[in-house]
Amino acid sequence: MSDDKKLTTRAEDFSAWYNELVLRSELADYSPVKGSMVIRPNGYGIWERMQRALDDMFKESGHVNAYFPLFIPQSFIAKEAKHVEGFAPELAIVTHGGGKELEEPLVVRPTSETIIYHMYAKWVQSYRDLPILINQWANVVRWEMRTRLFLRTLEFLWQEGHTAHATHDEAEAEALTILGIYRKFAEEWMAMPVLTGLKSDSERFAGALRTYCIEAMMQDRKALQAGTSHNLGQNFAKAFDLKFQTEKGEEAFAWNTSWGVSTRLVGGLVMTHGDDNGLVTPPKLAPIEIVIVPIWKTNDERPAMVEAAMKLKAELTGWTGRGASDKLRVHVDDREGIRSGAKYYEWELRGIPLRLELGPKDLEKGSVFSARRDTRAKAPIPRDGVAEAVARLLDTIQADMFAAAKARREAASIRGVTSYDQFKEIMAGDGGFVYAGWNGDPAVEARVKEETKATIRVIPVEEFRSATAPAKCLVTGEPAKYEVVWAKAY
RNA sequence: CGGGGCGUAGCUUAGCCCGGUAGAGCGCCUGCUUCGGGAGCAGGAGGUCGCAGGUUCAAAUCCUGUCGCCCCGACCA
Repeated sequence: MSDDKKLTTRAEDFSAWYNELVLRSELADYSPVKGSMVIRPNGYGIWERMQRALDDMFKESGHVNAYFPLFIPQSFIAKEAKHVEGFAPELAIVTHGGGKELEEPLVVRPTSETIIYHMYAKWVQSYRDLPILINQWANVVRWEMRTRLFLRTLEFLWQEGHTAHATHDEAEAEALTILGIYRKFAEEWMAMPVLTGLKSDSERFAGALRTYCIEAMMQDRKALQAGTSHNLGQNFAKAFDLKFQTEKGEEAFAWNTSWGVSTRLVGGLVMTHGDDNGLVTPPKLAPIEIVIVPIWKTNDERPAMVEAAMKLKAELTGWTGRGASDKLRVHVDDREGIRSGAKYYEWELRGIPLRLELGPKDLEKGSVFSARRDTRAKAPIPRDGVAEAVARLLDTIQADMFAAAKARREAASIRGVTSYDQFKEIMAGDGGFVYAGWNGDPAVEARVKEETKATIRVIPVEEFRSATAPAKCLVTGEPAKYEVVWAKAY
């Protein structure tokens, strides 16, 4: 029972806590290439469930999947002025292939707008060819200077949707539809509350007209951009000659959107829900929802207890109360030679939402003993009707995790800040989401960033705005154009 | 790219100042006893001390160079 078995606590050093948790719960490991990482089965399992949930929502809303190549001609990136400006510094470029220098270097995609709209231009002639609603699951490479497991790595996995529409309004509606999907996913699957709204000009995607985002708060009161949805206007259509003939026979450029979320979400999940004992996974995203630990005192007892555990597992996985395609995900830990206490710690580190203990006493009493990961509350559950009770408990855990995360965010949200001095004090101290007025001037934003490291995370949609709108700009005292949310960000 | 730290067994590290047979804890393997919150005992496997030079009778230790990684900052999903 030495201290090296315990994680560094969040209060001691949040950053060290995060790194230790990711490594020790085997979500990921450092790879031999600086800044890139291996996503291990525990982490990939969560990503797979994220993918499935999102993919279902994309398909339900009329999108289809496709795959575009990893390599993009270097000249493509340069075709949209803002885009090249934004991405040039972080490109990985292939100059040689097959032992020869290439005539034109190939960029390893940092994002796929350019190659995709190049292809769309070939595919679209008429308004009848629109809209195109394509998503792809892919890896991208951005040569970041400072990396962090899941949050920022040289290569990461994501989905990127790219759509083309006949009108601005259609594209705008699409961008907002996706924003809604991202929000729903964050809240209902990740149990992670998010603010939705618009990015300021300086935080906007390189080449976009408008960038919408979902913005989450981590337990250290810093913000995490969890997903973005861009209305690209006609910027890329013009750069790639993506034109079509309208109903009236006129030639027009298409309107595009692009949107993405990445494996960064796994990091967001860790920092939203994790505690000093390790990961806490929301049940809906947990590859294993329930771990059964059979308990025995002597070797004589072992076969009977393992058998009872297997029977319990069969009953749980055979239950169809959640629908035939959504069985309870159950694992039995019947390893010998490891004490049950050690198993508890291990499964808690890994964030399994619910543990069921089954020992001779429980058999006798006709119950199983449950331990929630989120609250660590323990209670017996009657063996009769156990599947339904457990499923209900998992729903409760999912809902409670969301409520707890939301309560944390609200506790760290400060509204009605009108003095810049007070703002600086907050940012120098605990930080948090500060709601305040802004005159809309990028220079003000730049100054605040310089002086406090805080940036405008989001210009929130009405739902998240304060009851009374701030009248004045936090910094200049001029009339406020928007209420914005300031925070330090990952 | 600036600042800081670190490279010794799978992991965490002691030893380095002051050169002289490389040690511990965890983990791993075997056996016995254990088993309702991180087990105990006994035995065992595992190391070109990041790499390359140099100094020396002798280098993990001193010197020079080099590579890598982590953390903090500037830049970013």
